[in-house]
Amino acid sequence: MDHNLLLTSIRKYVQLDEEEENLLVSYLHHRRLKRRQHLLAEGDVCTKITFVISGCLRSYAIDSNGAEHVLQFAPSGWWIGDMFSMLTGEPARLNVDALEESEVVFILKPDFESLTTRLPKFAHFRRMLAENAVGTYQYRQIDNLTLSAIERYKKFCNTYPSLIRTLPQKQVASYIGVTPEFLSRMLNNTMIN
Amino acid sequence: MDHNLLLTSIRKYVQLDEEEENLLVSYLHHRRLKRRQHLLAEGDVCTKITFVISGCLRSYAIDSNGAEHVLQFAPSGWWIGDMFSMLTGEPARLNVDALEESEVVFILKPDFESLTTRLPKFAHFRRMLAENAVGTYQYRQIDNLTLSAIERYKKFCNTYPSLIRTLPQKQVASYIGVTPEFLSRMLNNTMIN
DNA sequence: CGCGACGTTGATTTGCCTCAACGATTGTGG
DNA sequence: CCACAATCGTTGAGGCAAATCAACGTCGCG
Repeated sequence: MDHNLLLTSIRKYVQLDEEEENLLVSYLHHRRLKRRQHLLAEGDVCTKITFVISGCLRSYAIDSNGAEHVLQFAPSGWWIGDMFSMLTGEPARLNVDALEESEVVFILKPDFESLTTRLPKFAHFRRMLAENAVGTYQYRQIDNLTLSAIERYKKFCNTYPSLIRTLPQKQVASYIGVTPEFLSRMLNNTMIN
Repeated sequence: MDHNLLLTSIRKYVQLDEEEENLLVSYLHHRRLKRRQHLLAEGDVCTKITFVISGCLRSYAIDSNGAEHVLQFAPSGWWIGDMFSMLTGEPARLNVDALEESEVVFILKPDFESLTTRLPKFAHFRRMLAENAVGTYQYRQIDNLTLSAIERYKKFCNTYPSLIRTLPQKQVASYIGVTPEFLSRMLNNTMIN
């Protein structure tokens, strides 16, 4: 099976022995997604946490005009889900879907919880993941408050160079919080420097 | 001493026995802050995590024009710090200071780590705190992408009703990402509804 | 009292959006 | 294999939300 990416990803934080890794793997569900296929829809309760093996997913929300706004991209090796919904059991505000043909594994919430209580090392891993995410979201929030659209775009390019080559401009525009038209203009006019 | 607020706050998540609580308390540092006094300055490494007993702190960043942008308010009962800097040891991008006369306790990073390894229940608490924060930041990011300035203000009022009465308008404006002038206009003109 | 922080209001500017049209590319079904 | 639809990036014209700059009144405080 293709759980190697997940296991090596976890090994960067904690060393599970073989038995523990087997327990973890026994909880995994495998799934293929086609382009535009949804893994979570706004209004549903988020009952799983997903790890991307290949392809690329995104989480996004829809505003009152029907426009999509991307919160996060999850290329291979990343986790994705609606954390608030999963913690509280309330309906999700986020949608999660695939931007291209993708392969994911996911763990259902009850299994995730029992893994956490049975394997202290997994609990540790989970904490590291969450605290890292807090740091990242704090800084992203700051970027959005302090940087102009062009600067946000440049920062995105520096932070996720591989995504720039794969993603449609439209999606990047949505992530940095501008319209596709405006990003296009920025790249053609203003970027002469 | 005044560690009761901290202890009751932790008890909402995990039940520490007396010995464990004593260990925790033995790591606490107590400090009073005057208005405008800093607990962390951009460029320094964040070496502690702070819990607010009374008063109100904030974290903020400064943009290239010298303008301040508030990331978070921390009234009594809240935690505050620069998570990314604390995790990585890199210089902080955030400043933390007191908006009014305040009283805080903090735990130094090494003590925080040893508490976490020695008390599994504390590790659990720490994880809950982080995962909650992730959920909150995800939704705040979505709010900033999908809501207009007026809507963000109303949401702030609903979410933090007590802060509205205490904070200068200026600080709220900075938090929701508009200038003080524009917030003032919104409240006087547009708010006729 | 005088100074600094705050809120307000006016005039002007600007960064970004909206709407609309068009060409290029991709994918898809007949 | 071609025709058509869908998606995407681009460009233009016009509009609006929010910023900027500046001036002024008020309040609390050293």
